[in-house]
Amino acid sequence: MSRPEHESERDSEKPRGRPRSNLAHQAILEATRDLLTSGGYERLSIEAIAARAGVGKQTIYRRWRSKSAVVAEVVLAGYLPIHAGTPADTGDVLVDLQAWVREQVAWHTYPGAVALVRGLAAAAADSDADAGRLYDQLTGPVREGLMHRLAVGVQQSQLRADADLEAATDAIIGSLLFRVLARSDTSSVNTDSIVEIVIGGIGKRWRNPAGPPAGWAVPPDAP
Amino acid sequence: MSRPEHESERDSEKPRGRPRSNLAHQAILEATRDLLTSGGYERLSIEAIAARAGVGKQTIYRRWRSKSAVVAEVVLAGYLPIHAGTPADTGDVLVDLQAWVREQVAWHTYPGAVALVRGLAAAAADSDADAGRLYDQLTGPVREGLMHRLAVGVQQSQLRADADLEAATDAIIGSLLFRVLARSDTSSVNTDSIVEIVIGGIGKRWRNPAGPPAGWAVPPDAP
DNA sequence: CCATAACAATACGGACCGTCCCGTAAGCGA
DNA sequence: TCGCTTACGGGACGGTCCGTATTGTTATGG
Repeated sequence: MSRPEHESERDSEKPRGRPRSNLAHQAILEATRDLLTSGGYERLSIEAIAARAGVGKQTIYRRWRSKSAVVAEVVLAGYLPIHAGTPADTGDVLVDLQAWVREQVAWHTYPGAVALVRGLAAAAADSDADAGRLYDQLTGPVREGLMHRLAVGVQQSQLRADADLEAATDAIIGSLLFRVLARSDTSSVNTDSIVEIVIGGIGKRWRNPAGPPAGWAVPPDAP
Repeated sequence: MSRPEHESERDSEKPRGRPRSNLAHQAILEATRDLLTSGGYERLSIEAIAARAGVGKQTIYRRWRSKSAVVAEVVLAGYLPIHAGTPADTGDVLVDLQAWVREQVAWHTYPGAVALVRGLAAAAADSDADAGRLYDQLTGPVREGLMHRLAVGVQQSQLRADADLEAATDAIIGSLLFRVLARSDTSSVNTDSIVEIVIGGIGKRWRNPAGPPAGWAVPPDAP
C-alpha cells in the first residue's frame, strides 16, 4: 500500500492534511444502521447511505472497501443491539444458558433483527474471501462468552472435563443461526430443549448398577 | 393474475399457442448451476444466465420471478449434488449419524459447494418473505431424513422417548450450517463431537445410587 | 390459414456501482 | 501568514445489471 487508506494506520507516521471528520464517520454508520434495520440488506446501497448521511460517496469509500465492510463496522462498533453479552453465572450452567438463549431469541423480535442477520449472511456471501473473517468478527464475542461460561461449568464439575466445548458452542450458535435464517415459524422449535440437549450431552452422567442396555455404546466419561 | 405465468398452472385451462420449450427450460437451469458453482451467487445475473443458456431474458422471466427463484428451482430439481440422503440404519444411532455428518462435511469439499450454500443464504436474504419457504424446501428433506433416523433410535430404545427430536435435528443441521457459512478454518471443530454431544443429550442415562452432585439439576428422564 | 403464445434478440429507462474531478475547508510546518 | 497536504460535499462519468417492451420468427391447435 502506497498510502494507508483503510484499516488501522497506527504506525509512526504523522497524519498530514485535513483530518478525517468524526461527524461524517458517525453519520455514515448511523445512516447504515437505519437503512439496514428499516429496509434490509438488499435495499442498502452506498449511494443511499451517502445521501442519508449527507456525505459524498468518496468519504465512504475512503474508509471502507465495500458495503459489507461498512455493515461489519456498524455491528462491531455497537451501533446495533447485537446482544453479545456473556451469559450470567448463577451456578447452574443449564439455567444460565437457557436464560441467555431466551435473550437472544427475544432480540430476534426487534424490528429488522431477522433482516439484519440475513443481511449479514448475504454480506458474507458476497465477500467470499472475507466471509470467514466477517463471521469470526461478528460471532467471535458470542462464541467466546458462551465458551467461557461452559468452561466455568467444567470448573464447577457440572460438565465433563473432556467435553468439546467448541463443538457445544457451535451447536448452540448454529441452532440459533439456523432458526433465524431458515425457520419462519419461530415458535416451532423449543430453544430450551436445544440447550438442555447440548448441556445433557456434555454434562456428568451417573452410572446404573445394572449397566447400559446391550448394543448401546457408552460415551467416555470421567467420574 | 390475468394469465397464469409462474408456478403450477395445471388447472383445467387448455394451453394455446406455442408451448414452452423444454430445451430452453433445461438450458437455463444448467447455465444457472454452472455459473453458481463456478462464480458464486454474487457473480450470478439473469443476463449472464440468459447469455450462457442462449436464451432471451424474457424466457427466464416468463418462468421465474427472480434470481433466487431460479436458484431454488435448480436445487429442487436436483441439478446440484445437495446430498439429502437419509442416514443409514446399522442399529447404532451414534455411529450412523456420525457417518452421515462426515458425508455432509465431505460434500463441502466439492468445488463450489461452500459458495453454493453461502449463495443460497444470500438468496434467502433478498427474498425476505420467501426466505423461510426457500429454506424449508432446501433443508426440509435433510431435516426429515435426520428426524426419521432419530425416531428409529427412539424405537430402538437408544434415545429417550420424550426427547425433542426437532431440537436435536436443528442443532446438528445448525452446526453444519454455521460451519459452512462462518468457519473458514474447516478443520477446527470436530463434527463427531457435535453428534456425540447431541446424541448424548437425548440418549438414555443411568442413575447413580449416590445421586447427582448438589446443585446439579437432573433433566427429566424416563427409564 | 389463422389465432395465439413462446421464442431469440435487442432496445430502453432506471438504479447503483466505483472512480474521478471540482471548488472548498481544515490542520501543519516553514 | 503562506503553502502544502489531505478530507470534505457534490456531482459527472462509463459501466453493469435490472425488469419491461418491442420486433420479427416459430410452433401448435382449431
